Amino acid sequence: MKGRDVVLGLLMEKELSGYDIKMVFEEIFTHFFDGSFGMIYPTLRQLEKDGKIRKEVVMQDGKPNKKMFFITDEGRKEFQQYLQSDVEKEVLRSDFLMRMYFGKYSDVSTIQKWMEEEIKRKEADIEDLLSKYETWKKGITFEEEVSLEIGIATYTAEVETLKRKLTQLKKKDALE
Amino acid sequence: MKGRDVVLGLLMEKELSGYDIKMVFEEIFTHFFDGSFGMIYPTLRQLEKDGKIRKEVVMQDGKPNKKMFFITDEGRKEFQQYLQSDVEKEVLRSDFLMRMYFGKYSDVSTIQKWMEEEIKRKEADIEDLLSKYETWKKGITFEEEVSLEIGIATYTAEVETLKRKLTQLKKKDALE
DNA sequence: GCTGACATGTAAGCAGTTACATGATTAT
DNA sequence: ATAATCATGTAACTGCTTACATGTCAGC
Repeated sequence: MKGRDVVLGLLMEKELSGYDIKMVFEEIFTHFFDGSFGMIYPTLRQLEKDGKIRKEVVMQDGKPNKKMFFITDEGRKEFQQYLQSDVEKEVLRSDFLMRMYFGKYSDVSTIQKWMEEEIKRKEADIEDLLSKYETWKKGITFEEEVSLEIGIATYTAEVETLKRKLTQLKKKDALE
Repeated sequence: MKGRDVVLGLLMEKELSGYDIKMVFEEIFTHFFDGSFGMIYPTLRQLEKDGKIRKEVVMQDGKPNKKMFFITDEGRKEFQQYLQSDVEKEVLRSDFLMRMYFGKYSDVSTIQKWMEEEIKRKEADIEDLLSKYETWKKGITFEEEVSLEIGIATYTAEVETLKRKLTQLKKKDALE
């Protein structure tokens, strides 16, 4: 799965501008995908050159003009090909878990601070996903629901584990 | 957190060869970090050039010679600097969750297959983490325990969610 | 006049990956 | 012989990020 596949996938439903795409990345994909403007605009340009999408300039009032991109039949074909490829293994890169692994080179108060920060980050993520769930509840597809519920469940499990371990750490620290 | 920081971190404890480092990446960091030989060897070369590590060639019998790398005081300093930097937000890139989101462009049997495959992958990951837990139990540090338990808890939560949603999907499918 | 949301883009660089290339040694 | 494990490396490429650059329009 590349940025290109995701951009095509979003255009499958309706035409979007580069800016719109960035908004979707931030609102919906935050917990399992990321993409910057520096990736989006060059990708759109390349897709247009390849005949996978076409452009229409739309005048707006009250806002600057935008360039809307529509997927072509060629583009739909490419997206279907992506869906037929093997599912890639998920990639996680966690600085927090790495620091846990290297914990012996830090002191207990630092470890504790990192764990508390991670709990806060993840609790905020859970809040965010729950509010999305509430907002979309009506129109949501089964599969979108799966992606949301997995996010909520895994973050919740992480927070619970962290809170349990934090209590252990504090007990251990008080004894010494 | 870059590959460079992780390599230095591993050398904090004891000297290792490039090959040894790769083995650690595969055995211990699998679920939150990845690094190839193509990253490891150039990184070691650069670290040596920068005076952060030094090399010693070790003859082995029964095996090819290896180049062992030792961290220097300069190197320890750089690693401590990494530990003092802000914890980076974790990055997840999941092709599986993306396909869930784009589920409406696939059929139910494909979605079901993807979910079943993901359950299998994650169950294998859980088994793997549990066996590591058993193997290391005695010598494990508190922080290593945290990183293992988070892995086990989050994967378990994902598998449970997927199984629940899969049951829902099958019921829904049977009704239609 | 300035801030903030909306909007588009480029260029340089980075942190890797992928594919290739080589070779020792042991076990089958 | 030949596969498997151990071992080291390079070169080309890629898919992005970061920083920069520019501009519109609304509301305060």
